[in-house]
Amino acid sequence: MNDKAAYHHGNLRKALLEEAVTTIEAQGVEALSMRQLAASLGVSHAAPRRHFESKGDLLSAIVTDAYTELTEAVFAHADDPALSRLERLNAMSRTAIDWALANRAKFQVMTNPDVSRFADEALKAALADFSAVLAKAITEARSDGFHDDAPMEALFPFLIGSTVGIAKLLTDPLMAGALNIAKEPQTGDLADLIVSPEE
Amino acid sequence: MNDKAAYHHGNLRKALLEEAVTTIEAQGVEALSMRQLAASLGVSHAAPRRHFESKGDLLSAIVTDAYTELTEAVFAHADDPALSRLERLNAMSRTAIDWALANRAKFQVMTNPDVSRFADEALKAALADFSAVLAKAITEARSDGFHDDAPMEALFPFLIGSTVGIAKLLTDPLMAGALNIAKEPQTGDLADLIVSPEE
DNA sequence: CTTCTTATGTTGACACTGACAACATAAAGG
DNA sequence: CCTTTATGTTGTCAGTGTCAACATAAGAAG
Repeated sequence: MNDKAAYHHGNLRKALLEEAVTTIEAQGVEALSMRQLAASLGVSHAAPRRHFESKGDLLSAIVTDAYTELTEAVFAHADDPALSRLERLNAMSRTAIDWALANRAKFQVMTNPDVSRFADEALKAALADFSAVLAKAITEARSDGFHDDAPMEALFPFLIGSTVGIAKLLTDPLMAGALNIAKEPQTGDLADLIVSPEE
Repeated sequence: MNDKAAYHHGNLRKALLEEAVTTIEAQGVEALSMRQLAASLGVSHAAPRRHFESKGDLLSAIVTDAYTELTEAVFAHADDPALSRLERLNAMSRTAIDWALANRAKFQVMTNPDVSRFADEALKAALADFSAVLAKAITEARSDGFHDDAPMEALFPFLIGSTVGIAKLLTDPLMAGALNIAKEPQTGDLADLIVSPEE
């Protein structure tokens, strides 16, 4: 549903999303300006409004796409028959961290509180999908010994929170710098601390 | 160094910081406007500039103060003789999560990537202090069995990342909502998952 | 092909913002 | 008292997000 291949400019919607991510990567979310975005695509300042009603809308769309990508990447390990249930959950956590490191700008927008505030329905749906994939994996791993003594309602925030937080730590230049994370740790080691792959 | 008790308005700097936190709590960081801030304190639009050179400066100051407060709260458990080393680290993690829940607006600004980008020296110093307190506690706990098989450079990001991420999850309305964290888990249970208090 | 409709892009405007410079006044210190 | 410094004000500027009115291209219908 994303390819309205034909319109005056080529495919402005897609171009806007890509250019926005590029800008954010270089200058941060706050520096993103709809007018500059339009200008750098050679289009008038109000053209983006045909595709995104507001700046928040554009950011929401970026995050929705990002969650879809992330869900896909993580889901690839959800049913791997070569892995135990614990190893699957471990792989999912590591994959999520790796994805964040490879897509810093998108991840940065995902964790931006101001975007959360204006989330639209599409974003909430994408997040719900992501959540469902993990909930299943956690439940399965739990029955194989993943903190089976801890209450279930704590397990979910722990797994997602740890994964998100570690990714945030590694991608935030201030934290990574000031906290003296000189040598970037192996993501495998980090995932092992969240979910030990052995029983 | 924070109490320049006498000036025209009373203590504008402090008033600005407090009013800013209040506004952020209600409307988010993006909605914060220097001019509105000035207006709501009954002061001309350029008055804040005598105390904060830019909007980023004000946010930086909020975060610096916040880290100082957080460090103090966490540090209270660093040498508690009634606790084992593992229990201390556990208490520090739980305290940090509790602090974030009790100071949502400040925590939100702390984890805002745009603030990180413009961090000044005072902020970096505050973060370094925070980091030092934790590094010591982690090293001690490790020698008492806290993941002593994992590489040290992974342990640090794991502990801070998990704590920050869980706090973020619980304080972000979008994540907490869409991830179906219906019943807020006990922070104690969460801290136990990060650092088991028993050997 | 012609005509109608819709999708997309443009122009112009508005209120608002952060930032700066020039000026004004209060406070403090000699 | 006078001078200096800290603090606040007024005026201005370029830039922003958003909206409404207009223009044009694309596609569908006849």
